Amino acid sequence: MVNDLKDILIDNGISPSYHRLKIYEYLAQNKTHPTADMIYEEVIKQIPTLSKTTIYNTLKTLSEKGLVSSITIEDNEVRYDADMSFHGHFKCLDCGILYDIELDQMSIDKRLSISRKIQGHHITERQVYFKGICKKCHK
Amino acid sequence: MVNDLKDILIDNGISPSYHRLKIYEYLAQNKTHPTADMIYEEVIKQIPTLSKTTIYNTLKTLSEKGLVSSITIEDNEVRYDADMSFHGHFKCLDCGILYDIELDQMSIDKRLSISRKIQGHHITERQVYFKGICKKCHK
DNA sequence: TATGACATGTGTAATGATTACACTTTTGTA
DNA sequence: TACAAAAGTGTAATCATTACACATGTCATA
Repeated sequence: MVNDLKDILIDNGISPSYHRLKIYEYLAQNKTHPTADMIYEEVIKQIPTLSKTTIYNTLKTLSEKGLVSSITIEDNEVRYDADMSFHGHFKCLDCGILYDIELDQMSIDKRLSISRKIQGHHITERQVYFKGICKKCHK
Repeated sequence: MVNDLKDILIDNGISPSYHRLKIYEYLAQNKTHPTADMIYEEVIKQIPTLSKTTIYNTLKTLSEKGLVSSITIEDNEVRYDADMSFHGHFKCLDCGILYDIELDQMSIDKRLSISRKIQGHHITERQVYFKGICKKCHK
């Protein structure tokens, strides 16, 4: 598993330092869409000298190379996701959990996920998100 | 025009103070998706004593009452839009302009815009956005 | 018209995620 | 072993937003 991730880093032109590998590994194994701070709090358990700047630097690198997407829904936090398949998100305004939303179920046209252009503009990134109260909190 | 907007405020349970009316008027007449700061810089020309806190308070009120939507695409800025019809946005990473995107053209299923529930969660807000380089900047 | 209570607006200070930057450590190669 | 480049660290700065205490405006009633 870890070796797979290491190869993915190498294949994408990122030298697989221990820090980068652990951060990427955490994101690949936790589908919780953590913030930079959440990642820091967890990964520091394995790397006690870890700096928060390293978290930001690494996330920026992973993001630029297309291995991780940054999800901006609220202006006061960015969430990170190692699942690069096209899907949407639902954020519960009560508990804060970010759920994945399969957009196929919404019959979203394939064009939304694959088109490189829209109204003449060149697309590099796309997001679909919802906010509200989740199933659990609604009771 | 101004009277129409005044009525809209009243109909939505917002007492139409001069400040609120001017801020709402600015948003209704400018389709530029301004930030709080941009609104402040413009409206202060008409109300020299205007405070930025009033901008934030008013935007919060308008947003809560459903007269304005706040668009979060980048984590360091929130844009505001008085056009409450369902549409997407495209942000140019070069010039920063936010374009409206008609989602009908993308054959987005009507369900995306009207459904109240998704995977059991109760939806109160939805956004579709794209990032990239716009037509003008791409040359 | 005066009074008083509540709504609205102001200005400054605090917050907090992110970034800038200078310095330190690690890595890989000769 | 030495050295240059890459990677990581820690502190300080940034900046949009929010908190909060005080000031002003509004409006109903006496």
